[in-house]
Amino acid sequence: MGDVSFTDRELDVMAVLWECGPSTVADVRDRLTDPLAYTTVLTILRTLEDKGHVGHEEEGRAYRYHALVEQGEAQGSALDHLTRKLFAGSTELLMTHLVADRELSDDELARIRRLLDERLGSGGDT
Amino acid sequence: MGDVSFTDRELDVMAVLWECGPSTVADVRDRLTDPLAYTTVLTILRTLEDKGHVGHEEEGRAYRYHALVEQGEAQGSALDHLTRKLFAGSTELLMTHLVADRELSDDELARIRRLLDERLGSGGDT
DNA sequence: CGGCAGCTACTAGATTTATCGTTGACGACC
DNA sequence: GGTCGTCAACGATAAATCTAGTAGCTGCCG
Repeated sequence: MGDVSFTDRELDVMAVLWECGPSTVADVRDRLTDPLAYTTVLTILRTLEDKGHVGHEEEGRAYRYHALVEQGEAQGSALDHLTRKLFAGSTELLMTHLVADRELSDDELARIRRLLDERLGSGGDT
Repeated sequence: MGDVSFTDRELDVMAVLWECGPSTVADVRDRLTDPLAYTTVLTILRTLEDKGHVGHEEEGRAYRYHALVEQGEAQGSALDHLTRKLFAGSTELLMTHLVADRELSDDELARIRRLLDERLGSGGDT
């Protein structure tokens, strides 16, 4: 349950690995929206590997990198951090903010409520 | 609607200003959980002032610093960022993650559901 | 009046982040 | 065999961050 945290750029790269699966440096570079030099991408990948967040295997001449942490873990970690830093540790406050200030369609709101219903077991609403 | 983003340390300081209101450097320093040198706190405050996130007024020979951005704005901005970077821009995904993975008491879940209900106007649940 | 205490301004170093250029290895291709 | 493109390694630079020391001002206590 180590603390997984990423810089913005690192997240861009991780996003590719999560979405596209194991990829070579060139693959990642192609998928990034910002145009970065090959070496830049490689450096980021190496940094991530140093930190233990990705691994690689040789494939022919190239390396194929893969994520070692799951996206869900990163999401949870980031939410944890945010909750502590900006919402006084209260997940409820955070959700309140989301529900109150966000533009959410009725559909989305309804789906989320259904989720809550399931979580609550049944109408224990009194 | 400028993009308000803070470093971790800056957030620690902003948290004090938001919670305690306008404060002197010494005030902030006392409230911080991590023990930082007086000058360190001052430097952070000055950085924040450079960025336009806080302002100050002279008070005797000291300065009293106050937040220029509201906490809600910072919260929204951070959530925005997180949503884009880690949840593919989907607030719904984020909330799903929260509801599914978090330890939330039934009470909290119920309160959030009530909020959703209000937001939905009425039982448009079909 | 003299010095201490508290304050801000200025400066500075260490670390992290972000981005690349260059280099040398290695195959592919002519 | 020589040239060219691709690849990882290494090193380099610039900016941001984090932390703090020193200097200089000012008012208060004795």
